[in-house]
This record gives sequence, C-alpha cells and structure tokens, in this order.
Amino acid sequence: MDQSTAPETSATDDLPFDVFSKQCPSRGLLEHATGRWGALTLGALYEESLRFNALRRRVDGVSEKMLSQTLHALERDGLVHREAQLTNPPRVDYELTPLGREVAERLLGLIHFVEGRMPEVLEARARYDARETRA
Amino acid sequence: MDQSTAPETSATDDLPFDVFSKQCPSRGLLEHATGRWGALTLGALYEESLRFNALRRRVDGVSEKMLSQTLHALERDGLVHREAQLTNPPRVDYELTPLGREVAERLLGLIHFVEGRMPEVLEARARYDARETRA
DNA sequence: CTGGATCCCAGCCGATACTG
DNA sequence: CAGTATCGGCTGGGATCCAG
Repeated sequence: MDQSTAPETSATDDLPFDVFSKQCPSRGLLEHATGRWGALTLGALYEESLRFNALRRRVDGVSEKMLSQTLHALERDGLVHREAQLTNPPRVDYELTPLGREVAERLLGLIHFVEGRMPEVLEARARYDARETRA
Repeated sequence: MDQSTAPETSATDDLPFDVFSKQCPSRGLLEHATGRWGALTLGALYEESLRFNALRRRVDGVSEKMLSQTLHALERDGLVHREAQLTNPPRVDYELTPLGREVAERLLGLIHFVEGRMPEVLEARARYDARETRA
C-alpha cells in the first residue's frame, strides 16, 4: 500500500500536527500563509523588505484593512517581523523572519509553477466550459 | 477534428501571468489550489484516488456542498479528473491529473513543512499574545 | 452512494472616516 | 506615513432536503 513515490506521510502517521484533522492549529497557519492575501504578502516580502504602503502597491488590489489584518496574523505566527521607527513621519518596515523565508520559498515555488502552467489551465477551463455549455 | 490550439499568444512571452497583478487569472487558480479546502483536497488525492465520501472523511470538517464545489473548481482547472461509473449504486472516483500531481507535490511540501514547524509558531503566538495582553 | 437545490447566517472584505 | 474604527454588502460555507 505504500507507494515509493509518496512522501513519508500516511493516513496512519502519528505526527503531532496533522493538517487533515479538523482541530489542528496547523490548519490555521496554513490558511494564513496560503490565503488570498497571505501568500502574496509573503511572496512580496521575500523579494525585499517593504514599508506598509509599498507593500500595498506591490500586492495589487489589497485594501488597507486586509493588509493590516494579514500582517498582524503573519506577525503573530512568527513569519513576519515588524520594525517600527517612531520618527516623524513614522516609518515601519516589514521583513520575513527566517521561518517566514522558508515558507515563502515554498510558496513562491508553487506560485511560479502555476504561473508557468496557466496556458494548460486556461485550455482545461475552456474545454470544461464547452462541455458544460453543450449540456 | 479538434481545432488546433494555436498558441499565437506566445507573442506575450514577457511574463504573461503575474499573480501580483489584480486581474491575472493565475490568482484565481492559486486561490482554488491553496484555499481552505482546495489544498487539503489536493493533498488527500495525492496519496490515493478517492471516492466522494472517502474524500469527505479524509478532509475532516468539509461539508458536502464545499467538497462538491471544490472538486468542480479543481476539475475545471484541470487539476482533478472525475471518473464516474454509472452503476448502481453509482461510484465516482476522483484522481489527480499529472498537472494536479505537480501542484499537490509542492503543496504537500509546504504542508509538511508547516506541520513540522508548528512548535515554533505556537511559541511565537504565545509571545505575541503575551505582549498584546500586557499592552 | 453521489451530489444538486435551497435556506440562511457569520465572517470576509471593501469603502470611508478618523487618529497619531 | 501608518494605521484603527465602523458600517454594510457580498459570499463562503454549513444544514437540510431531495433527486438520480
């Protein structure tokens, strides 16, 4: 039943944190990291540390509220570090923690992969929609 | 018989799909794949092909509606293949397409990574909350 | 067994206004 | 510049019933 190509996860794995379980806190972390804005925020910060409004410009379409909320969640999870200078005007830099960099790396791998395969996906969608329309 | 899918869009080879842009369709795909149920569904199907209710049991907490909806989106994107046998009782198997396997692989890399780092994350959360509570 | 259709609520999220 | 507070619409998502 074990496939040699499968990762060393099995349904019987007694890992302390199993994201497939409803109450596992890792599910929350995964949602913060891969959520609509979390993934893009981590991706943007992987390239360079950014200030609030620069980040807002980089992550096209995010509102102040959601960016603020996303950053709080990621900071709380220990993926993002907030560096505030109480100058006038105020300046706050956001940067990834070492843990955040590792998460962002894997996320960017996925992001770049899907960007590269979009033509296939678009074709699949067209085929699917054509079938549905006929029916 | 099938109209050749002429890829004359290759004129826009200059990064045609940028997930950081608001209107890019890759953002939708990323959300399907990394969304709350999409990621877990792909992860479950990477291990083995599953039938509807088996999948529902594996992805703890998902409702029929959301699983159905998630599967439709992933099928439309060409990540999941639906194999129906019109027997009685009906039997439907869901399996990953080759593209879906590649996405799921990267997703599982991320999932296993965050599962393994949960202790750090929980510590970070405790520290953050302690700071906030004092303030 | 597989899922579609419907009802309905909570929360996500954007827009706006305000503070330091 | 860097956010917080508040309101309100929209939709994600659960519960339930029902059809094939």
